[in-house]
Amino acid sequence: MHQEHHSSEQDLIQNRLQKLSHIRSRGDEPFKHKFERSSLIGEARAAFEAAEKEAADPQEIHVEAVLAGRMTSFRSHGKSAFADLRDEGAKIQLYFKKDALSDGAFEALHDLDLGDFVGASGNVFRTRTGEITLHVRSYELLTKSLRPLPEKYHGLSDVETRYRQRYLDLVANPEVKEKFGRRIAMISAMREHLTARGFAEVETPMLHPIPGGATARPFVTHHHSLDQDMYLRIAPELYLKRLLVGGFEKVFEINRNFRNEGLDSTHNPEFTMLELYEAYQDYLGLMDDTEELFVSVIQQVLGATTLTYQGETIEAKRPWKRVKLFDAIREHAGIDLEAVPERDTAARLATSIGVEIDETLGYGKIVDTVMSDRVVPYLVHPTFLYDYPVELSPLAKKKRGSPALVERFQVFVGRLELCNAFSELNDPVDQRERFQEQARQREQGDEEAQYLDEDYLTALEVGMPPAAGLGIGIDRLAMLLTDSASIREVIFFPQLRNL
RNA sequence: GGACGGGUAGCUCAGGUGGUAGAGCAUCGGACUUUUAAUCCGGUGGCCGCGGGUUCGAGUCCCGCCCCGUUCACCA
Repeated sequence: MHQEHHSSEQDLIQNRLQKLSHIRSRGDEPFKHKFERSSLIGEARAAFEAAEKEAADPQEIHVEAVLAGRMTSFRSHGKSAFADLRDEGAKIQLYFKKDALSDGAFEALHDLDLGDFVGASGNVFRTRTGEITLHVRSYELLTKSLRPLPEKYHGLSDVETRYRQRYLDLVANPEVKEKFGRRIAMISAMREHLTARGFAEVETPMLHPIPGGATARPFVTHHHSLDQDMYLRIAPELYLKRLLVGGFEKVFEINRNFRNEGLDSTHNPEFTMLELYEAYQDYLGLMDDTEELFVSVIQQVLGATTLTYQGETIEAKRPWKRVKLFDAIREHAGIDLEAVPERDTAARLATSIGVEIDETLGYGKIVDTVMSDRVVPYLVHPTFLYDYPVELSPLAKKKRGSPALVERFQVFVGRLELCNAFSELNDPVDQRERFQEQARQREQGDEEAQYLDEDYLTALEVGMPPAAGLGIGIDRLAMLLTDSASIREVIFFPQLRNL
């Protein structure tokens, strides 16, 4: 036997359901199919302001509008009432006056609730307190809302509810919608930038028979009719490069990657990457293009190249600083890891400056650890680090004249790693050796070491033109451009534990 | 996984040393025909995250668990 307990939330819902049946009993439909608006609220406001400028006498202004939106506030004054109506772009006040409405319409306002979608027509005017207002002649309920919205003044601040019920967050907190609007503008600016430069946007598989293109643990799933395990992709890289083999010269993809790793303020298990590949280009040329892309997007989204991130001012004007990785380590950590390419000596050197080095770390990962601990914390203003040790980058081409290095760079802004790029390895013999080295690391227990992809090697044997490739973490860039401390603030529905 | 902070009405939050659970907003009733965090009067609304324990008595003390956040570690 379940005990019946009355929560007040249920009472609030019951109350709205009663209004709903009351509306139906008058023959009205509380969930309409369609509503013809004359304009958006923002457009109506603009039209009114324009008319105001032209008219000598406010009495001459006649701006009619039929508007729709969600009712977010209601102030009743006896025989008149005010409400706020919000559509996607703007808000306008509604003014209901008993005399100006048809019989019974004013009384029927009683069946409306905050959160209802309403359509209203009338003429626009300005109240004596200066608020642009629609003087309503007729209105109709478009959708009944059955649950109460968060409070109007404080909004919704409970972080968990904000993430789990993002729709409430978006309704209650206007700045949240602005933040996502900025992310949307950013992605759109990137598309335009690349499309204008002759890049083709393509789509490659999300389900991979062999996970590749990055060092990360994949999610595993199973295809039933093929009776075959599949992996959610950790990167599109190997497929995009197959397209270069096939004759595409400039391609990019903006899509989701999935990595089965820990989640924190900069990692979500599924995240969005831009990857692009350009034939006949190398990493130095791509560095210029990357800088141009970033600055153009920042300029377009923010209208400036100066930005504030977590209390620090960042100057993103070109040119951006470029430092060789080993020079940056010399500068900030005070040790020369380039001079000691041998694993144990490098480990001792790193330990000598207080960086903890695990027994199992190889040379490449030692360099990576020192970089993360001792260099990245200084990288507030945009900085390119380039020329990485070959061990860390099994898909990158070796640097001309320096076989211990690869032609690779990363960009850091606000201490966030924003991208990773390199001259693409297209020598199938070298690539096979690198895969075999990864396989050895896997045998030694490195779950993230890359798999050998025989079909990819076949493609390289057919021949891939010289090329450079770039990957940008879209969510990280969105964090930077929206001054967000957590990646969850720029992902509509971030991953949370099931309740 | 460790440490710290949090979980009380639909929302935002109070609740010294244990003693019948509060406010504002929302909601319901009343007044008000240019208000805007409208105002004024009155009312409803609570498995105090979940489960044990101590106690005459637990929102409060003890133990375990769940969820969220911050941070460290792990992982890259």
